[in-house]
Amino acid sequence: MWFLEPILLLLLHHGPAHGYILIDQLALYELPGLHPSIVYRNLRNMEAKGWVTSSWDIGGDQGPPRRVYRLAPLGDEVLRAYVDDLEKAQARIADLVSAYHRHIEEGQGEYH
Amino acid sequence: MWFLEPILLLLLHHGPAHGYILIDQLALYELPGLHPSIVYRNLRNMEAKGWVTSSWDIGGDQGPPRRVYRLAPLGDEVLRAYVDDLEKAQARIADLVSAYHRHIEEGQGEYH
DNA sequence: GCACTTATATACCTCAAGCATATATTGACA
DNA sequence: TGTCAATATATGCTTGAGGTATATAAGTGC
Repeated sequence: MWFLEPILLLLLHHGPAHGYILIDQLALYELPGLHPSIVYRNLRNMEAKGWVTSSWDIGGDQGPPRRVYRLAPLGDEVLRAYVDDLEKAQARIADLVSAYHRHIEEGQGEYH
Repeated sequence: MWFLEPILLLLLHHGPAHGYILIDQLALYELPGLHPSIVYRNLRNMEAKGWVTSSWDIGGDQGPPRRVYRLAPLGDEVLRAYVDDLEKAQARIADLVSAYHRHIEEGQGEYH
């Protein structure tokens, strides 16, 4: 999931949230069906790297206590770097896609 | 390297080539410094999956025989599917990037 | 024959994805 | 009050790919 970490950082850039909410919101970025354990593990890893911090939300309505994640200053920088990289990746993808279509139109495919 | 396979397929869509040439051409797509063994292993994997075929080029100028890779029909389909996926990925990246910039301009960051 | 260059392949380690499963807490309900 | 379901998070295990170093093969020139 080369796309998971930047999305999580972006969602947390919006404000603190706990894992379950983040998992729901991932669907908005066309990352559905992602197993919860993957998201939780990524969040813990991001905390270990100092990108986010977490604390227990004890006043829970129902269910067990929830861990609330917040963006750390380092995570803010990482997010910015991610956005830069993604913009470059976008340009590379555009190159590849247009090269492919150009080549198809010129009828030069079929090199089998 | 989520980007390596589609690039290799695209380069082979251009015509047959052996690994060493492909490694050089990868630099054009901003994938420099990639260790040759990674490219060779990917090519063998792609052959195992039936995306490309290979044969020995024995009339070599100097050095050992070179393996020439050709795009297989299946690889042609895979490339098309890759291009579709990359176009979708492009849209997702655009969403994320614009959401980030919008959020920054609204001055709503700094949720530490 | 020895070193050098070219070209490809293998060995080994680490790490993350993917999947299943475990754990903890609360509410509902008989 | 004991049990079941729902909520929320965490862990174990297997597989596969990336990264680095190193090995192998073949020709050239001295």
